[in-house]
Amino acid sequence: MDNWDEIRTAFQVARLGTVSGAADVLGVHHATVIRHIDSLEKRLSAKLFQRHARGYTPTEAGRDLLAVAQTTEEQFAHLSSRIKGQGETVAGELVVTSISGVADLLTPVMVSFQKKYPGVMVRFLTDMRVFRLDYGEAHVAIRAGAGPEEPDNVVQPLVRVRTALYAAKSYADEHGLPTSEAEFAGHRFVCTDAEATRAPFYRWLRASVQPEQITYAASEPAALEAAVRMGAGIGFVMAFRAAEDPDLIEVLPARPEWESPLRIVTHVDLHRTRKVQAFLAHLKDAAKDWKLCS
Amino acid sequence: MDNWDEIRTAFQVARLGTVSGAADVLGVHHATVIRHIDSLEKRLSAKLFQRHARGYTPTEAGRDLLAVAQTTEEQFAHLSSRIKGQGETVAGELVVTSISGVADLLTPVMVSFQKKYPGVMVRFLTDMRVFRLDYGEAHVAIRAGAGPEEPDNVVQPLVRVRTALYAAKSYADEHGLPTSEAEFAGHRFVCTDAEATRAPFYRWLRASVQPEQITYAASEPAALEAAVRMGAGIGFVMAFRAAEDPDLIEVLPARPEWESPLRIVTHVDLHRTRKVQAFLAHLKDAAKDWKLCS
DNA sequence: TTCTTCATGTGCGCAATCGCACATCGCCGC
DNA sequence: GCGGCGATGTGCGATTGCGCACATGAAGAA
Repeated sequence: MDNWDEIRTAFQVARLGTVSGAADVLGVHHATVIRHIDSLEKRLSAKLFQRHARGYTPTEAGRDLLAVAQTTEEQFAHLSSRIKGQGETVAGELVVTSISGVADLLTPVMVSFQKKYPGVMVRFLTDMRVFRLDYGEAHVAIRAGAGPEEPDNVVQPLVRVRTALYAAKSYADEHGLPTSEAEFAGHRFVCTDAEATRAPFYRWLRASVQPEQITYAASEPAALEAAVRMGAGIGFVMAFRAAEDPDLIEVLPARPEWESPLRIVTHVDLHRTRKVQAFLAHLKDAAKDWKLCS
Repeated sequence: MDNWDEIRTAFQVARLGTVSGAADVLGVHHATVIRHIDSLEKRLSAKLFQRHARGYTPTEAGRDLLAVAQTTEEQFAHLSSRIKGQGETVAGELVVTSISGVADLLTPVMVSFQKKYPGVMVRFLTDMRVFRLDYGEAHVAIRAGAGPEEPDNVVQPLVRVRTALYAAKSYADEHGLPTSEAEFAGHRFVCTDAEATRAPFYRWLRASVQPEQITYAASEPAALEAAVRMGAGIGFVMAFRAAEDPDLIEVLPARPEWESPLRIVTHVDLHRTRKVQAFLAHLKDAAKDWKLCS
């Protein structure tokens, strides 16, 4: 049953009873309507209408088509208004993805956003792999550093996350603590396993210490932070997270060049929708209260 | 929401995830698919798909369309098979119309036909006005005499109904009975009110008796027959009906030139369907047992 | 009856739409 | 790393399908 337009034409003819009336409603010439009906009947090899000079009377098959197409037209009308309206309303699914390090920072934002717009279903994804916005995997992504600029993505800076060198109390008791970069010799460090990391503080760390001083490496940021807390060595921890842990001692204070900029990334097609705009406004508003740089 | 074909195209893209795949299924060029999607999105002023090199990923609106169009396609497929199949099966409505005089002759035929094909819903219409087959008002019409030959109608002879002159016993007691045409003088006759009747026996009656001898006229055949039964005068009654009434006395026996041929009339479009053919076969088979001419 | 109106049906010329070709871009495998 | 493959996207020529005009027929009104 290909060619749905012919079904639509036949529907209007069955509904109105005349070819001319259907042509008016459809905005086409009545000859077109006749051709559509002829084509449809030929393909179905069945008569849909009794033709006479006063119009077209639907046969049993035509009345059957009328009933089916009636509901179809209503379904399509509802669909159309839903789609046209959904760009204007803040409802439906909102998929946000971020690096796992800032998940607990974002979660209260997501929750309050959902409370503000009860029609929204929030999906907050944090995974090792980078979700691709151009595949429609997420509406909004929160990313760190100066990542690759993909086309069709609109990027906005969010905040700069302050990072400093910390050590656990247990590490200090065992090895002491350097008071400056010059006293690093003989100390152990925790660093990411990825050689090609773009994080500025890890690049600084690799440049500042001997390779054999890096005695603990991991690929997952959460695992690195846990290693520092447990005394595996001196390592970088985000300042706002370290502040919550009295067991961590600041070895070197945060430096501007270590700061990692958080970026909001959205796909250009979705960026203009009210739903995304509402979330971006909500997110930026919440970020004003974050004390990451103080 | 005009242009249902574009919805169908978008549906296949949403279902398969690629423009090329949808083009294959639809049997069109992939450029056409792209144009349909672009046109539809422009009219809805909303994105239905995220475009990327590996295909089209449906957005929320696209998934909504997918769900709606999925059921639509199923509905249309069912509709198509119903319409294609209904020409081959004996089911659905069967509308038969006839002159009222033979209604009780036809009714047992209709009932046995319905019992033979339980899927059939029989509508048996008898009305003063002639139902028009070309308006789709009936599948089969049983008509009397040599009516006007309408185009697109296929006409088949059914039986010849024998008609004779009868009088009620009460009329005979009061006025006596003529034994031949020559003794008609002084008798009263019952005739149709219609001047332009085509019934051969009524034309014969008007030619054979003086106008003032026709003392009772009616337009409805059943009323004429009732008038004869009640003694209003001598009149024509179908032989098979008079045989059931012992109160009626045959005045003149049936003549071949009085016989009224019953015709089966069907519209050419419906004549070929199995449902109509099955009914015609059933009707002719039943007519063989009728004793109208003996 | 005759005229008017409103419907279907058809030939013809044109335009919107389709198919083809090619360009381009990512991804996968060698 | 790089070449092939399969996807999207675009310009151009061909064709399907459209609108127009007119013929035709039936029903209702004067």
